Amino acid sequence: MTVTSRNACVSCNNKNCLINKNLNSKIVLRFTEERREIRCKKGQQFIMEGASVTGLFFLLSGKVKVSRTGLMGKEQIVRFASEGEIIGHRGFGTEESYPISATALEDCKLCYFSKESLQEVLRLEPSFTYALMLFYANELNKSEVKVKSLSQMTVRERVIDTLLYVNRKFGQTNGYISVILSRREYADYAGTTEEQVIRILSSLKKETLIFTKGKRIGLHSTQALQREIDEHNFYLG
DNA sequence: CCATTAAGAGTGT
DNA sequence: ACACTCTTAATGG
Repeated sequence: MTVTSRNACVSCNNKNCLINKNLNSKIVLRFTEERREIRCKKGQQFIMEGASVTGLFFLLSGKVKVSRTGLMGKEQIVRFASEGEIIGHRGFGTEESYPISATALEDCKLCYFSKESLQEVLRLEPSFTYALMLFYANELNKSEVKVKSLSQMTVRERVIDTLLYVNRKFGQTNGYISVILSRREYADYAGTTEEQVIRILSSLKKETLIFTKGKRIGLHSTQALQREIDEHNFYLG
């Protein structure tokens, strides 16, 4: 990991970034001078579960998986992150160690802010604090929806749900989902096993709902896939 | 560039 | 879940 120090927030065009949206504030602007840029290679883990919290990351470019060690050491992928997203935010508040690990799925650039400087700006700038609070509320909602999907959906539905989620998050290039994940990683997100994912993907392929090429997966009809999950939601109310 | 090897996909039991 | 084959990606000369 190489670390450089430079304030590039003013010239940064990442509109998804919470800091970028609040640069009109003088306090936030001064805070951005505390930024450290970190480069991270594919496969590298930059947050380790259980490590003490030193700060928080904003993803400038690249893709990241956020995971947690579940029961019996099985990896559970909590979410994926793309450009502009906050990583490591759950370590704030009363926690003193990160509850999750974060690993680069491809080469990444990360913006890092220390816990101290972040806490200062949160105390001084209510509009920024409010924006972060909205973000937290939204994250909580998403995690509740995920609990529901894990507990009430069938394995097949969870795999479809995972495909749609990853597709929504990263989009497509040449018809294929724009991120390369192993079947194992799909399984770790869907809360199932690699074999189950492989089998369900081959059924979906036979039903011409998806197509694959190596690790790449393309969706023929997101509507048709979505429909299968919607029916489920209908019966649940 | 090609050959060897390692990693991951896919299938049957 | 395990064992196996086949395919693709990574490595090194």
